[in-house]
Amino acid sequence: MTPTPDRGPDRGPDRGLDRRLDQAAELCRARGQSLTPLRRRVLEIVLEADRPLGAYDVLEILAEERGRVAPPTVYRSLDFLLDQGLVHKVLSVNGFVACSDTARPHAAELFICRHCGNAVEVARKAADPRLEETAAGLDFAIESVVLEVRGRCADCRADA
Amino acid sequence: MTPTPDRGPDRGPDRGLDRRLDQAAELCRARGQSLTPLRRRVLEIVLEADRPLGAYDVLEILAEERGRVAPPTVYRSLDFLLDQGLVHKVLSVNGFVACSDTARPHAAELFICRHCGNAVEVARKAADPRLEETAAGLDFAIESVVLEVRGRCADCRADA
DNA sequence: TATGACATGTTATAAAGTATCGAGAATGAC
DNA sequence: GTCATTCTCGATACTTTATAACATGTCATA
Ligand SMILES: [Zn+2]
Ligand SMILES: [Zn+2]
Ligand SMILES: [Zn+2]
Ligand SMILES: [Zn+2]
Repeated sequence: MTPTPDRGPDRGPDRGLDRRLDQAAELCRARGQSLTPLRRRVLEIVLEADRPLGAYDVLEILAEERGRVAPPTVYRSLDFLLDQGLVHKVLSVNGFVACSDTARPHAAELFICRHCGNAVEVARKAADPRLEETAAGLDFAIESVVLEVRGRCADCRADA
Repeated sequence: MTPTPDRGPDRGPDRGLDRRLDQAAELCRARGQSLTPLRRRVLEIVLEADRPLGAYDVLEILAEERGRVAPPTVYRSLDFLLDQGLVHKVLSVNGFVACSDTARPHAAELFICRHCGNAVEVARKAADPRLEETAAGLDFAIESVVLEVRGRCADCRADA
C-alpha cells in the first residue's frame, strides 16, 4: 500500500497548490486587482510545472481545456502575473516560473539546469554591493537586475 | 575650428576599429578558426553600433551592401562570434554587443539603459562569492551566468 | 582529380510576442 | 434601475526572432 501522502503545507502531491493560489488571490485583492479564473488557472499551470513553461506551453494546456486559445489571452495573463510578482520571466529559456516568495515583488535569482530544465529560485538577501558600486561609478540608476545562473543541478550531477 | 581628433588607441571616430578587428582575427587564427570577410564585417557592424543590435538590424545593414541576405547567414556569423567570445548576447533586448575585453572569454556583466538603449560592459573581476556559496549549497555546478542590469545611464539621467 | 572540411547561400518554417478591434461583465454614480 | 466607465477577454492578423534542412561554393591536401 502506498503511504498516506504528506499533507503538511507545501507538501503532498499538489505542494500546497490551493493554499498558494488563495494567497495569490488575496494578494491581488489587497492591491485592488483581481485574480480572475483565467489568471488563476494560468498561475496554477505555471505552479504545477516542474520547469519554466513557455507561453505557448501554457497556451497548449489551456487549449486542451477550453478549445482554441489565442496568444494574447496567455500573454495578458502572464503579464498580469508578472506585474503582481507572482511569476518571473526566465530570459535564458523564454519561459515563466512561479515565484517562490510572493510576499513582496523582487528580482529573481534563478539557478537553471541545462540538463533537465529545472529552475530554482533563490531569495536575494540584499543588493549585490559590488553591483551597487559599479553602478555608482557609472552614475547608473539601477531599475532592475536579471540574474540567471545556468549549469547542472544536483539531481543531474548525480545521474551523470 | 574643430580640434584634431584624438588618435590614440580606441579613440577617434572609429574607436580603434581596425585594430580591434585585426586583434579579433589574430585571436581566431590562434585558435585554428578563421574570421572570414563575412564574419569580420558582422563584427565590424556590431562594433560600430552604439547599442545592442538585433540580428535583423545586422541583416538589414548587410542587405544594403550585398543584396538579399537570409537570416541564417547572420545568425551563423553571430553564433561564431559568440563562440569566440567576440560578442555577447543581451537577453533583455534580444540583441548583440561587441565584447569590450576579448582577451579571454567570459560572462558579460552589462548595464543597459532603458532610455537610450546603450549597453556598457563591465569586467567581472571574480565570481560572486555569494553566488558560489548558493551554488555549493544547492550542489549546483555553474556553467555560465547571465547578469544584466537595467536602468538609466548617466547621460539620460542628466538629460532628464 | 578526388575527397573532405568548412563556409555560405537558399528555401521554408518554427517559435515568440504584439497591435488592434470589439463584445461582455463588473463597478460605481446618479 | 440605468448610464457611463473600466476591466477582462475573445478573435484576427501581424511582426519579430530564430532554426531546420538542403544545396552550393571554396580551399586544402591526398
Ligand atoms: Zn520570486
Ligand atoms: Zn537537472
Ligand atoms: Zn566581454
Ligand atoms: Zn541612456
